Amino acid sequence: MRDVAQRAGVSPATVSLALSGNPRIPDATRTRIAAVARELGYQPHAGARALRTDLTRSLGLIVSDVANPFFAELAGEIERAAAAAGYSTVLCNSDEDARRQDDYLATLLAGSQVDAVLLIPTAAMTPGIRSAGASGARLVLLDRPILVSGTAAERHLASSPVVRSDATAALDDAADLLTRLGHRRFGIIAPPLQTQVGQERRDLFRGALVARGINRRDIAVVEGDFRQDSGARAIGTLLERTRPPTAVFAADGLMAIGALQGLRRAGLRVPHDMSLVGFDDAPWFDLFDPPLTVVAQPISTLAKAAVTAALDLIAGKTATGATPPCRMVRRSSCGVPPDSGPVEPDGTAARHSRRRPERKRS
Amino acid sequence: MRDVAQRAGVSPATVSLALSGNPRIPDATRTRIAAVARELGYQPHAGARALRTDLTRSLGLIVSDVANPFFAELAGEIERAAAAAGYSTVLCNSDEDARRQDDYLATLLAGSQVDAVLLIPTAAMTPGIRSAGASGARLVLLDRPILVSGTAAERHLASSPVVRSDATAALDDAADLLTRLGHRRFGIIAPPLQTQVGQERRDLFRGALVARGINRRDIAVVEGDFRQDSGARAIGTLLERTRPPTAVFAADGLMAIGALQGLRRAGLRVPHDMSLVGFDDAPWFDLFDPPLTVVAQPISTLAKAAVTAALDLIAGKTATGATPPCRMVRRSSCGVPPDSGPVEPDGTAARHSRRRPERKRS
DNA sequence: CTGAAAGCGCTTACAG
DNA sequence: CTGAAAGCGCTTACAG
Repeated sequence: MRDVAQRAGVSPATVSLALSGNPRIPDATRTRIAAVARELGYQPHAGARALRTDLTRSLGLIVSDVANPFFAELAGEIERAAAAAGYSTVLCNSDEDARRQDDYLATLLAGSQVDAVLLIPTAAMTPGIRSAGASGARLVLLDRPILVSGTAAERHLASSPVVRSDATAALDDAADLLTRLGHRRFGIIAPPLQTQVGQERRDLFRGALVARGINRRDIAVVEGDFRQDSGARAIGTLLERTRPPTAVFAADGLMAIGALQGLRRAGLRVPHDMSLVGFDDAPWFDLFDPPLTVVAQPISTLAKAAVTAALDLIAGKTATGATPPCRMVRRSSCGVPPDSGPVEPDGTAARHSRRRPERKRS
Repeated sequence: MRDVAQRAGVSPATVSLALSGNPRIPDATRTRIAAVARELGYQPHAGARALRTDLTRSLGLIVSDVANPFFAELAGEIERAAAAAGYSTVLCNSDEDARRQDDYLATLLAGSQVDAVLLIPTAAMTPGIRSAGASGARLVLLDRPILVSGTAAERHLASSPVVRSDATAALDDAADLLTRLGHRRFGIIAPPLQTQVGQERRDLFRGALVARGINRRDIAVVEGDFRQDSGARAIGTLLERTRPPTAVFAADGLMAIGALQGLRRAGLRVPHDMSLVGFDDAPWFDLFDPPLTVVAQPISTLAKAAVTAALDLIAGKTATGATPPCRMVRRSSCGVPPDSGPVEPDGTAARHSRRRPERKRS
């Protein structure tokens, strides 16, 4: 900047003013300075500017697992939306570890490294989230809401915008599809039940089933941990029941993939022996064997809403959250139950085998 | 920091020295200061430190597409390796757009936002890469090498470490497998041929085939653009040939997925009508229909090597690149060619249909 | 053993 | 219309 000032024959202050478009600098001066800056390849030092203005023009994003295709795509869309607004994105990966999440939260916030943090919490309330809230940090809660108590420490947190999808209608569609196909016994592979998403997806789907006359005792809930393996293990647990379900809802993308893997290992065919509904979607979910019926989240809408909320927070405006709806994408992983009669309720493919699942052990 | 100094009854300078573990501060003083710092929840301001030391303890990572599962996983592993060394990672997504890549390069480097940049180039040399090199930036080239000319502007660049996988042996295995199965006509869906990976993967695989007696004219090369769609389109092009290939190698993860999609849309079954070998791997590639045979890159090794190279560069040591080998993962997407005789060369499953592919147009 | 001072590269009241 | 000066929060020679 000093070089630019010298070459343009003005003071550094004028350079700063001119480059920031301050109207008190006449156009002639501004263009001259801009020309010199370009010629010298001047790029302002972001850190110095941040130190002075306390604004970094960057956003922190703490995801719980980048390798999860849903979060990878979400991260990509957020980065895109932020870039469009002139913000860069610092990506942190908590790896579903509450401690790593809290560490990142502290570093990002306390060091003023970013203007706001978009957080996909690993679990329910943690000390790090609580103290971030107490310190008045600009926080956007993404994908997984958090139960906030009314205590003083958590009061501020309660006003943090929450951006997440609403699965109510889509889960209702899924329940409708499966019950129409004739299913009466269900399994739910839920995210950790200590998280609000865990409880919510379970409750929403179970509620939709009960509303259609399914007996609550015929809905088995197995808790997973958002990882692929836990989906496979959950299938094992469900198959060990005296009367195993004929349809499973895996309430997370990676766990749905794991469930498919578990079913295959158990020698069950989908949908002939077991129907499966997953969560989240990716451009290659239709290549699976079988193509997976899913409840898809509106990723791009979520990303834009999250970035907008963060920018509003930074601008000091009241930031509102958003809960755009999910939608069910029907593919061929849902068919009639294996023990159903010969009548096809709605022309589904599942004509082939009717034999009982081969269970590893009974 | 001033508060801590006051409370501990020392000067800010002493706080700085104590907290950075300078040996000239006696242990007693240090522990007292540390206690006060903890009590006050003091976190140093990263930006201010960076301004003074010109070291940010963060790494920039420019990927060409986060939604690509290979890059998502790579980004996750890099973030993990960097975090282990106390570095945070700024993720930028160039979206295979050379201009966006160059913009990011300029912002990250010129503003001293990061200590080094790990770059997955979108294409061959660009103005941004050239000027980054000329300015002596600490740059690690990842996954896709770049042809560097001997000109002065590019001399420094030539010494940037390159971290990438070596597909030679794995592609040789793939060529071996396919020729043994009886294939004689091949298709290659290559990354852009202006990139070095594009040329290299094509040349390596084609070379391995030619070495096994395949006629070079029976190896059709179609250029893709790293995107899923381009894989599907390439299949269309290959099927329009007078004598279409019986085996296709899609030299990138997303393009392989697209190829599978294209084959399905064309009504061809894999491997009965067409064998397919992909590139890259993910924990769910074995759930595809059919499970995909791939050349898998050693992602975690690449990530660690890239971070090590960056840290060496920052430390002023000579940084060396790395080229760990890929390996072929055989699954069921490769079978005998549809026009082969009744003899199975090596007990592969592919027994079913022998009918000619249904071509959209001939 | 510890403190006062300079300075990293900016921005922004304040003065002229 | 433009410049001199202060200060953001640190680190690090330098002095005592």
